[in-house]
Amino acid sequence: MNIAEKTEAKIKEEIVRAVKSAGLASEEEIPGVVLEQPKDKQHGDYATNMAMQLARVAKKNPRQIAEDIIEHFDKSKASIEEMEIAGPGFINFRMDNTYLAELVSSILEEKEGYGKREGKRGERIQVEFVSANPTGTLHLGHARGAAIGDALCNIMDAAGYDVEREYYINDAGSQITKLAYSVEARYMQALGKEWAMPEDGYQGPDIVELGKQLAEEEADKWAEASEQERHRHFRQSGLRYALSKIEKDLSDFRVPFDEWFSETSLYEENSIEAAIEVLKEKDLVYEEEGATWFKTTEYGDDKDRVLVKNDGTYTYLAPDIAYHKNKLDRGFDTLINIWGADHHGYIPRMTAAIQALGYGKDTLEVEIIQMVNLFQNGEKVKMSKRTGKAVTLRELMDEVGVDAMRYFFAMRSSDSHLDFDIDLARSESNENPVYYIQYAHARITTMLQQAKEKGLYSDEFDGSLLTAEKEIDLLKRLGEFPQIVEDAAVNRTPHRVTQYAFDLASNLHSFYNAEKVLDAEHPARTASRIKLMEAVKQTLRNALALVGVEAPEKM
RNA sequence: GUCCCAAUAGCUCAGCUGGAUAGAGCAACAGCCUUCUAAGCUGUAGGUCGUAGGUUCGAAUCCUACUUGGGACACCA
Repeated sequence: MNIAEKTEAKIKEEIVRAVKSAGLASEEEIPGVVLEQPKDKQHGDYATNMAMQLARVAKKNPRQIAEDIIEHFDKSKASIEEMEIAGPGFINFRMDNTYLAELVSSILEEKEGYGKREGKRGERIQVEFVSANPTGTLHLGHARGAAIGDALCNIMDAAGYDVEREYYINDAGSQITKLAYSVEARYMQALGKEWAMPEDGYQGPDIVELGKQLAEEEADKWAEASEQERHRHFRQSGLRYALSKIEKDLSDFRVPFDEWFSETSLYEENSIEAAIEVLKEKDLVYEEEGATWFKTTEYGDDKDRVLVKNDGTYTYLAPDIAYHKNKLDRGFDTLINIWGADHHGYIPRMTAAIQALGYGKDTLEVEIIQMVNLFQNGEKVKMSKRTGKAVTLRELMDEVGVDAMRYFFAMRSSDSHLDFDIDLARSESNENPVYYIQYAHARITTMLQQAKEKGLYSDEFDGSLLTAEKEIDLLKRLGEFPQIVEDAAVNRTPHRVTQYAFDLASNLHSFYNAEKVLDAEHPARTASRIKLMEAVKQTLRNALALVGVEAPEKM
């Protein structure tokens, strides 16, 4: 348990004890203790609504109950300096602040570990995200999914979950066949042959490039090969090419995966038939009009869905069910899928599949990522200037940098649309939250360097010297971090961490302007403040790392 | 027509699973550099939380209906 948690646990424990010894309620009647940090400093460091919650049970008015609780509360057991009743029956706690001093040394001991939960939860979570078709390049929608997915994984990992990141490669469908024919055509054209592109083939310049490359490397050896062999070859080269581009984009975007799962492997292992067989055994499959249907309506879907079309081929749903069965067979407790907003209509049928396979409907969680709108010069940019198509991850990365992109894409709740202002993301000013936060980190670095140069640096630390208002604010903010990580993980809300980094930076700048750290006349206080600065620096780094943003030493 | 998401300050958004006088940033206005990075700080102003009901000690938060915006409703992936 970290310090903030310990402190809160002590207070909660003492509240329960006080309620019991005041005879207000029996053990079972006491509701879960709600302890919150009031927004308004006037209301102290913590507050509880216990008295209001007990109003019905104890049949007394809340203020009277609050008085009883305070009377039986042992302040010394929970580092409380003062308690008071406020409003309709809140009990406000003011801490004696000595507990905050411990925080600095504990952060400096834990280093990268500060904010991370000590033990594991023993819960295995798989997060599948991005999973773009390997037929083209990643665009902005994928980029936001990647940024949020990676941040969520980092955060959940820090909060003690066992997290695995997976990319599902759709390498079996008809779009890959289309890709193969497109590569083939470009290859033939590069050899100077007349060869028409397939209808609605992939027209992008990268395929033209690939065709040329293949023609150079392999000369005309495939022009002579059998159609089947040739097709298989171009399918593979096309796939390998598209995938390697995607991998490169993602790794430059600092988004690693543990597993790249191939759809084709499901066919090779007959997993799709096996999955359908499971549904059949449960009598959830029927034939109609030459097609095979899955009774998703049994689980609340609007209509049943087709698994096998009347031409004998699978719909996308069939391999998807097999894929999710495969995931479940691997023993994950929870599957999290991160999907673009345009896929939200598939949630009911996938949830139906999960239940049909014998798992609870909460086993699958789908996080929907809303769309991104780009803005430049105050106007909405829809199309890429270069390609005339949707703006790619690569283009924006080149334009604004990874840090800005990672931060901006994760800074808003994923279920609200994101307006991405290119000018703001590039601007080196206080309006740009990324620069604002990174600047705080760089500022501290400079102070620490100067402290050493001026011989003011020492390992002495005396928390009782940190009493300025801005120092206390800063300390309290530092203490919140583990709880923020926990909340962000449990609620799947990575934007809380970006928000936190911003708030911490804000406290730092505010402190910086109000108090002087390096002061030769007060060496003891200077030394203690330096330690505080190191703790802030560490916490900023840790928070930024969770969302994939670098913390520069100098700017 | 059905379903999902959103609606909070002029703009972009938070609001921690129901709490006190709803918060930030930008924009506006007024200030702060002979001092550790002004890429910063301080202050002022700005609100019928889309509308109407309901649930209860208490609602931006939960429920219902409606309005507006976006998206989804294939034997396409």
